[in-house]
Amino acid sequence: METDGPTQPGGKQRLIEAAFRLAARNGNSLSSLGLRELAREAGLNHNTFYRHFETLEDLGHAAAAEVAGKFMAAMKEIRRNAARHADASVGAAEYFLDWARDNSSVLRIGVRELHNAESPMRKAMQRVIHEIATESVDQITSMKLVPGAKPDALLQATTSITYYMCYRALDYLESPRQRRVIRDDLVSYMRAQFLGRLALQQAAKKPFEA
Amino acid sequence: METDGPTQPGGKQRLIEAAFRLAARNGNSLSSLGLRELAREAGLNHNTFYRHFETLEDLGHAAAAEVAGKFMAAMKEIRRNAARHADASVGAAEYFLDWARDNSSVLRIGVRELHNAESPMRKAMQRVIHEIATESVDQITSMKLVPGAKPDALLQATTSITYYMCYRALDYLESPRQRRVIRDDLVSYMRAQFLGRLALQQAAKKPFEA
DNA sequence: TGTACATCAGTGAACGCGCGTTCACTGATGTAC
DNA sequence: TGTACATCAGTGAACGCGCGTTCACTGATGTAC
Repeated sequence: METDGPTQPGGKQRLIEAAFRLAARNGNSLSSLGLRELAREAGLNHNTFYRHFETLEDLGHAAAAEVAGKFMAAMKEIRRNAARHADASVGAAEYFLDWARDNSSVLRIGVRELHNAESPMRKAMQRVIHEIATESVDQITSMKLVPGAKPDALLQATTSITYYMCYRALDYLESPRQRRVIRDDLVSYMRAQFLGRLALQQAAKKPFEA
Repeated sequence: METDGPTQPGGKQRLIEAAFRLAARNGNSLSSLGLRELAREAGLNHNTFYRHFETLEDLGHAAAAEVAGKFMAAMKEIRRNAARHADASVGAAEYFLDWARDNSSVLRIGVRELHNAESPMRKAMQRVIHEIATESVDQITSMKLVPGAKPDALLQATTSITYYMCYRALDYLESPRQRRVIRDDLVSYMRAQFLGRLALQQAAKKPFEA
């Protein structure tokens, strides 16, 4: 029975967190982790695994759900903070990179599984990115941050920006000395996307002008 | 001793190709493949592995070099073909996606290892993408495809385009029914990048105008 | 309030299996003289 | 041209080890009466 107090996590949670640590540390995909390896990392007897999960794939699904949830929650928070920043693009880049630094395992796993066709997490992460992009469009529209842009064009922009932020965050974790460069690169990528999608939209409207 | 005739590949090459097939098929990273598993897939005795490689990591480096070479060669060919196309963006998208379809293992492995911090292939693939982006800038400049763009702005555009083409090609392989949508998405991404980087460059020149 | 029972996380021994590695061997090809 | 030797890809048996899985068990907590 779960309590809502500050008790230490139960076996199930400890196994999921062990999976995050192992997958992020050794660069293996979630599906290549071993049952005994996981239990060892979680400080449990290897058979305790069976008390919480039927199979390793089962744990994979649970981990996918948790990673997806963490991304969604983080992005909601980041968007909220960025809106209060003088420049929303700079704010989004900075808050996202801060989150990436504090949640490097989750980021690394999410991004890696995003490119693994056989991973149960790929579809979950694709959905997450689509949701994040859609919510970003809503915010941009209601705050009138990119006046004149159609929702379609904005969604294409926010989708590619969301992916790009994740990818560059990996470099951010890996190369501490490049952090300022990466932050600035993220900001100019966002601006170029919005300007480019706007320009493309206007070019489509009057295709026979200069 | 190697001959240049159309003989069937030697054990070394067969092991590397077995690694491509297994890694692409099961979605595992190269580093998680087993020695006996590889030899079995290659149709060799498991000990033959040791005749060609010292360790599994050794094979990983050889595979990385081969993947990198295939990407570079493919891109050179794609750029050459795209230049003869009426619209270079459309040509690049189509030839790249054709290559992806015919070399799905190489693409899948290259893209997956690109996000694996511990993989010897990550650095190789990053170099490859940087080279491809640089050569694309040269071509765009000499063909005057984006007049007025500075080399820096072009390199940022071609870099993100190269990444984006690889990512979208994964979707292209996975969702045959979305192929036309993905092709068009690639083309509009390219145009939005060039337009956006140009607009950003002009905005930087005269930052206090409307 | 006390007692009997059910539930459930966690434990430890034992199993068969595939793994990486070592070793001694074969058989073909190339080379020295 | 022939002979002896070196090189090298490939083979098959044997090893110790960690794996996933099964089984019987413990001990704490909750519940029925």
